[in-house]
Amino acid sequence: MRAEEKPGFRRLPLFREMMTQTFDSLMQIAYSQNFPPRMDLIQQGEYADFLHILVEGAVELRATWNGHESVMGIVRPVSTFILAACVCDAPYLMSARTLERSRIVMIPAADLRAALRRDPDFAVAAMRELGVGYRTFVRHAKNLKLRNSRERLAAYILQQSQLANGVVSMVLPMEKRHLASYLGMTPENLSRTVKALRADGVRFQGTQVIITDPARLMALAATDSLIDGPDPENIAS
Amino acid sequence: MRAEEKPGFRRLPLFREMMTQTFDSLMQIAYSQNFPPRMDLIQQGEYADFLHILVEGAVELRATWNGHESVMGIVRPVSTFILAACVCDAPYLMSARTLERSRIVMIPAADLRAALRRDPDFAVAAMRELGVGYRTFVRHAKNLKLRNSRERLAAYILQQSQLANGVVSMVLPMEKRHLASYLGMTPENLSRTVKALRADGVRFQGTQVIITDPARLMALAATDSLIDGPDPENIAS
DNA sequence: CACACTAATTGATTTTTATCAATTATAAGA
DNA sequence: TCTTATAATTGATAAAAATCAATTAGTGTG
Repeated sequence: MRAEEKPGFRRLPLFREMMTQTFDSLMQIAYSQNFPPRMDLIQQGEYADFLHILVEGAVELRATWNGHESVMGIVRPVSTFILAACVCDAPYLMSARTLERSRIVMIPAADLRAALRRDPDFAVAAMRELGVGYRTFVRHAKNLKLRNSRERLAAYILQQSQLANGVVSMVLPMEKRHLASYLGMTPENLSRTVKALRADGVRFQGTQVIITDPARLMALAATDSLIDGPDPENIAS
Repeated sequence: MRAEEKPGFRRLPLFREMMTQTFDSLMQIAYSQNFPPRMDLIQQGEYADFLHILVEGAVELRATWNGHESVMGIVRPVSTFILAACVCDAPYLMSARTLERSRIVMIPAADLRAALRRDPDFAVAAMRELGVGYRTFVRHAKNLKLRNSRERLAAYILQQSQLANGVVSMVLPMEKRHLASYLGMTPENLSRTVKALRADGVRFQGTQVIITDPARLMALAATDSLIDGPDPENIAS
């Protein structure tokens, strides 16, 4: 754990309000590590030894069953992952691997649980983090069940645009086959859907996406904050 | 809040380890209420005023978008629902309504948050509850993305059988069209899938389900604890 | 019991999505 | 730069699932 990183962590929502003593003792134990791209971090079914906090880079959450595989989510800094497995002391439901070179801080699950029991403010912050994760998956399930694949792709593009302050042009943050899997479709189907969306206000040029008619695209996606987010930031505590 | 109910609550995982003082003050504030079947409790998009704890009966979580609707989950006693919205102070992502006559205890969200901040053991128990909810939705999403509708139905039947200690005969706990929606299919599709499953070891007789060939059904469903549960019970704290 | 109402089923059809096979594009390494 | 490997696209087809329409079954009520 590099000393110069500590002040940055202290400012994260998860650590901001905890007691200095708890924070210092966790920082003593935690260690941060760099991982290369495409590095497996966690296998589904294993037990949680460490809470992972992604500080830099990107991590993909994947699930497999019976020879099938699916991208379940993308984690971006700064967020924890596998917090639920740590708290429940239960096996991971998903595997995790880096997409890019990533910096990850790891806290032993036992120490995490001890700190939670010792420091109510930390516990509340961790709950909020977990609550956000819960809501992310409710949204994912709603998206899958209520929208068809064209609508999901349209909503995804608008969501990405929103995250980048409403730009009309951007590059896809991952390979198309991964995006397809995340959106619950095959690469072939994504490819065709992309072409079909030209009539609805989007053009693709390689990995570049250009929204040519935002209004039209929004009409198709019927963007809804209860599916696409974001949650309102919690100003009050 | 009826006095004779208190000891029962005290034994619930959520309340078992909290301080007596916190428990008593919450019980002072909380009130329990009976609701008739098909009663709307919560509308998606509203803000969380009360944590709901289902003590008796059954509650359905539903989501709507753009004229479409889907059953996202069934809550059975004793569990909380909408804990995440309370903790995050964010709007509900799903609506809730009773399926049967239900007894529900309600705790004002502000008091809940105060109690969490005051009592670390309570916060840890609440986190665990939230963690279970998170994992439920990860499982739901995995089920939708990795299995087709026949496999989902087969897995559902086996799961219900398991919950009832491995019986080979049971009654569906909800209407078929609700089950269809929960499993992400149309009622017509469910009806046909039911018929198709006869070749795989299940018979339906009205609302009665009979597993005629468990091995065969399990081969089809490829039951997996990382999708179908259950989580191992957390004996240790 | 008859009535009305809703749920469930069935058949015919369309739409959506997946699969398979082949080709083209893109990127990384020698 | 050429080579090789992988990703993306395209076309043809099949499978899965949704939709629409009609009928049958089931439920609760007066």
